[in-house]
Amino acid sequence: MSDQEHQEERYEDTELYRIRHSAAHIMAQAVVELMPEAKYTIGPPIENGFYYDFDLPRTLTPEDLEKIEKRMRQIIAANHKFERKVLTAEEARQVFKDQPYKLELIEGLEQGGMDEYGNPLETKPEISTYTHDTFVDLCRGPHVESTRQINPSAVKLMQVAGAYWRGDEKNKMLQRVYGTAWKNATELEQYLWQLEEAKKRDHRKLGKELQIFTFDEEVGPGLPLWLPRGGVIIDMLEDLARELETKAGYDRVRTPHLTKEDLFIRSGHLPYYAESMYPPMELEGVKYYVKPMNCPFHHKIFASQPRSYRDLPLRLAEYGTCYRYEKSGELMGLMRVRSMQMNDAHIYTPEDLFEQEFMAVIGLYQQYFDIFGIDKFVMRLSTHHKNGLGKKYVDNERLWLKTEDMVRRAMSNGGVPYKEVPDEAAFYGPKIDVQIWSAIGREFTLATNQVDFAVPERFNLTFINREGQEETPLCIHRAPLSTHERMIGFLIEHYAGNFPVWLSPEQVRIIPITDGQNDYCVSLMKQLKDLGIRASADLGADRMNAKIRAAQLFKVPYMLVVGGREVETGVVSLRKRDGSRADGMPVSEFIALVQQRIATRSREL
RNA sequence: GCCCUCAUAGCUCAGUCGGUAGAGCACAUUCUUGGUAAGAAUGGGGUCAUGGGUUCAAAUCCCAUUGAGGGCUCCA
Repeated sequence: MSDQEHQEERYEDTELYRIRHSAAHIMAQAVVELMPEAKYTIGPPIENGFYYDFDLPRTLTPEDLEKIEKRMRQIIAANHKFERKVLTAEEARQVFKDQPYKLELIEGLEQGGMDEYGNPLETKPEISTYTHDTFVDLCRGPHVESTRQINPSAVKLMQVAGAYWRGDEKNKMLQRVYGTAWKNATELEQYLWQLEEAKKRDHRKLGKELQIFTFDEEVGPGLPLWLPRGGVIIDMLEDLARELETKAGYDRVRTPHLTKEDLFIRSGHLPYYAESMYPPMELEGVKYYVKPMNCPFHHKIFASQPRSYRDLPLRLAEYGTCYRYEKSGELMGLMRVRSMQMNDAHIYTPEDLFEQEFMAVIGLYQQYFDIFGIDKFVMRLSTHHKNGLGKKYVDNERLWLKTEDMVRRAMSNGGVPYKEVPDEAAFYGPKIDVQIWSAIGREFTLATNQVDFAVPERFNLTFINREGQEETPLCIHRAPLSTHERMIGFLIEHYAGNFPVWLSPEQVRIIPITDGQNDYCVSLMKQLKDLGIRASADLGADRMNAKIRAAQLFKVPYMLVVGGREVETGVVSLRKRDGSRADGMPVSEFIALVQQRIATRSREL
């Protein structure tokens, strides 16, 4: 994996990077010209474009963006050179004496401590500026040599957004202008076209069109309502999970949505994560909380009887519904919601079986990914950071290091490629997220897998080991199918609404050519339904062509067109969602086809 | 939570300069009985998100609230 990375040119070294970086400077010049009081901060290239953050006396309007963009083209056309200059901190302070944010950056550079985001740097950097036309910016580069190397018809400003100075919500909110820049107009158009295509596949749009879920203002933000078609998809996912988990030795349990405060004090959720929980309700002087996680309940089930090493690993699984108070601005379709049903399980294992159990979970992920046709994924191992001990993280550095090491060892022994992300662990242990991408390039963190060395102890969970002594088990939290919400949001985009047959809410739609075949269609539908196939018959007043179109738009995998000929000979004319046709197919043959697709959870039509 | 943008029929959207609403699809009825992505006619359907304000007059202008979207922050 690392070999590949070295072969690919780093983004920082590409021409596009220099173009975008330079476009950001040019944009800053245009903004400063428009509002001379502007304080400018940082403006890096990003994936597909660039941004620049400003502190401005007033809000930028869409009309301002047009003006800025126009002015940018003029600056580009004037062909100004980008000139680099190295200077001392004192000189730099002189140049940027009216730019408080730049002064703060210089401070950081001078101490050799911080980059523009306030993160520590390893080596003390040089202080340099880049100047083009009238605009001087504190910048390490690199840039194009002159503005003409930017294609003015391949640059476009996209939107204004808020962003905190140095990404810290305690700091001032700045105005961030996003732009995109490419080598030529064709590339820009291609990019804009991709954005349009992405919108068509967006799960929020398709979810509404295909009647999978809805939100209602009166129910509340982030609280999805699953429509009957969504309900079918949920049932199918649960069947799948039940099937594979049963084979893998899981036991299914069920737990309440509510619990007394005491449970979450013991688990550590209240001290660490009260902010993300719905506030308590008080009954007879006792506080109750709706659960943000299922684990404390499972721990109690573990504790409900004495455990022997012979009982372990104990794997408790539940599709438990949790509630988390996500901040209002963080909600997004099905991807970030406030009520979610998790494909949850907790595996209690002695330390010596950890690696085996951990790898079994990874194996389960891979089985799911095969079924859904997910071939690109990255395992991210999130570890703790010393500074967070006792705050974000349980204060036991020895166990942190030990567990993180166990996970690393398990993954490298098992040949699982992963990348490490420091300081993003769960409060009770290292976390392994599986990151995947939907067909429209949206990044999803779906599956998650956490190793908990802390909470079992808080719950006094023990088992009697071979030596007859009490021992505390490790707990693996895992959710390969994530939550129904996020998983189905992903699947909608992954399949663009064209669900494989086994997942399709409606598998077969029977379409009569005239109403003379209605009775036959109804009995055919009943026959299919009796076999557990999700079939419907469209007996409306529309013409056959319109019915086919409707079924097609609804992305029903199989349409059975039935006219006089079919009724007489007991066959159907099969039209698949992809437009292919098989006329004169015996009903039994069609049934065999559907049943095969369903039984094997085939991705084929 | 913060910044910006948006909210008109079930859906997608139009509505000019402030003069109390329109289209297509969907739905219902009727005609049509048809061979693989829209047959036709007629009809019903809107306190223009909610609450205030300005005005002779508000979908339109202003304020607040609610919800959504794009970001930031956060994401057990």
